[in-house]
Amino acid sequence: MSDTDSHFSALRMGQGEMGGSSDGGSDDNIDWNTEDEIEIEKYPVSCCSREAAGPSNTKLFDHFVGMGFSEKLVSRAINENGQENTDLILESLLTYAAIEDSPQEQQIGIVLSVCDNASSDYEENLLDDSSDFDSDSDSEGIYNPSSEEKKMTFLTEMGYTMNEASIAMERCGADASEAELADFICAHQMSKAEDALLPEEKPLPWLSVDDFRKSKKRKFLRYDSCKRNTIRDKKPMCEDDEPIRLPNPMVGFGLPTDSCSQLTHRNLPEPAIGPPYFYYENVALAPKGVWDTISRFLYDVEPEFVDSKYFCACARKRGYVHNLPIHNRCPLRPIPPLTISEALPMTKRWWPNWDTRTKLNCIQTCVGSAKLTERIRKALEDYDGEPPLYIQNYVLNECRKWNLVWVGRNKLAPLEPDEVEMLLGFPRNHTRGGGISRTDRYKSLGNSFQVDTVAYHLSVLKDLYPGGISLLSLFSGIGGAEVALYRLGIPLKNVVSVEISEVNRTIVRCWWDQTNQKGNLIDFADIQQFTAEKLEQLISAVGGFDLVVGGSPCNNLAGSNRYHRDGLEGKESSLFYHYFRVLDLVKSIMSKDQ
DNA sequence: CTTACGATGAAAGGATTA
DNA sequence: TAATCCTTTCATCGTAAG
Repeated sequence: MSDTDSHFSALRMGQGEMGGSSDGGSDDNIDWNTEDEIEIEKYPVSCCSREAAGPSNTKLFDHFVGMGFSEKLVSRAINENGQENTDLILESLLTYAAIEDSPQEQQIGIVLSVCDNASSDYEENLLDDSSDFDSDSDSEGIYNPSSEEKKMTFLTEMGYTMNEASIAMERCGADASEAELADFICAHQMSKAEDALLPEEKPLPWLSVDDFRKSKKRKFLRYDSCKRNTIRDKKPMCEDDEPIRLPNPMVGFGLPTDSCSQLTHRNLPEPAIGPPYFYYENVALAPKGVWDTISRFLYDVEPEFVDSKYFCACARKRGYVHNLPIHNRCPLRPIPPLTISEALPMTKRWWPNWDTRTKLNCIQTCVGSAKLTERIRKALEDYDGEPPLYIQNYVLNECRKWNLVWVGRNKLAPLEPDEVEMLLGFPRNHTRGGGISRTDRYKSLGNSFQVDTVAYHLSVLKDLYPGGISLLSLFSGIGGAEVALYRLGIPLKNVVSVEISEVNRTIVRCWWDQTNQKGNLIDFADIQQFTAEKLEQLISAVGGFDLVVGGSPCNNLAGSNRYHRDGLEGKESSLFYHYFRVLDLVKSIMSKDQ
């Protein structure tokens, strides 16, 4: 591939050239351009000026700086949006950010274009600090007009119409902040268009190049009139952009079992096409708008939603965004038991016929207590045969809530850790020993991949990389991706693993050692400290990554979270942006390197 | 310090019914 | 179509006991 900058973003490296110790790719020749000729689109940077004022909220400030945005932009975004709405701040950063060329600080600028100007030269816009990039004298700039114009521009750039913007400014007064104005419009739209959200049909899981371009324009350049019947999430999503809906049944691009309904081909948006391949995972049932944002960041790739109940005996509804081929997938062998009674034969004997479950619900991080099962036992032992309906309902509700299984007469129990390991496709005792407590095992397992499901998606790599792959594994956890690849028989040449939990790192390290891996495992703790320099060093040492996998924290997305289901901007779940940051760095470095 | 336990609902989607 | 019901959900926090 020619020297291509990442479409979605561009970044400047501190070091000019990277060590050229390798060819930057794998020894296998992967043809990344099988579909179409890749056209390199060059998006110009919108004009920006620098804000002098410093942030007043250092925590918020650090948060965004930690994501990789430059301090200058963060402080400006906070100044303009206030500190309340982190969504707006982030969108501002992403929409208006500019390249900062600061070698010492290794700052990363993320560029999102607001213009579709195919003829303009990207390089022209990569201006140095000394240029009018920082200048306030740029009369065409959108940041130095009067505050009213500024707000108007801001709102229209956010995807609102001029009409909406002016109404909002009228209603909210001259000194309303952009955030307030945006909220006003949002609320207004919500109230007037509550009903019309239901798209006739789920959008196709692929987009043609033209569709993609149009959607880009729609998303970032909307000055045209507002369409009726739209609703916006908190995100400044384009109004006619249909929100992503979950498929029913949740079978992704098709299951191994029914080959007739499988999709074997899709067109990826150009910027999504690798290298590297990437694979991102998170909970399917996230708050509204979250998957739209995730998809938008990950190069507009349509997520694939799959429930692992089609791959094993327990449910696990997850969304996956990846740029892998989807033809010639094959399931991991042996096929695991698909029902509770097959997976846990001992339970069959005690399973009452009024408990009609054949699949377990999602395995979570907490398990039912001994006290609970004792209460249930006492409630049941008063009855000889079938308990009355209300008892049945009580018991069944608890069973479903806590994933209890029958282990004796009137005796229910939560799954044992080794049973969870088996259900999720890990080797027995994968998480056992080495000073790891039972609670930690449940926690780590509950946060993990379902190996068979992931392996099915990754199976296409086997033919592509017969010599093995180099893997960048972010949020590795207990190594679900590594285990999946290993069980697929794909040699692991180099694995760079980033995982915050020491317990999990220990688990992966032990597994690595005891499976006699031939490759190298290098691990890091904190993705926030995983800098561009480190990555560059690794890439030049390892020769590029073939695959970047990661499932970022779901804490603030998961339905079980009563306290901080804050969406993508939540404390832990916002680490998603680091997945994007690192992936985009890899993309950029590798494209430069070629 | 660790571990176990109970209390803490909402949001979203699907299914059913009116 | 709209209202209603039903089900599911990679969790967190404070407390008590060891």
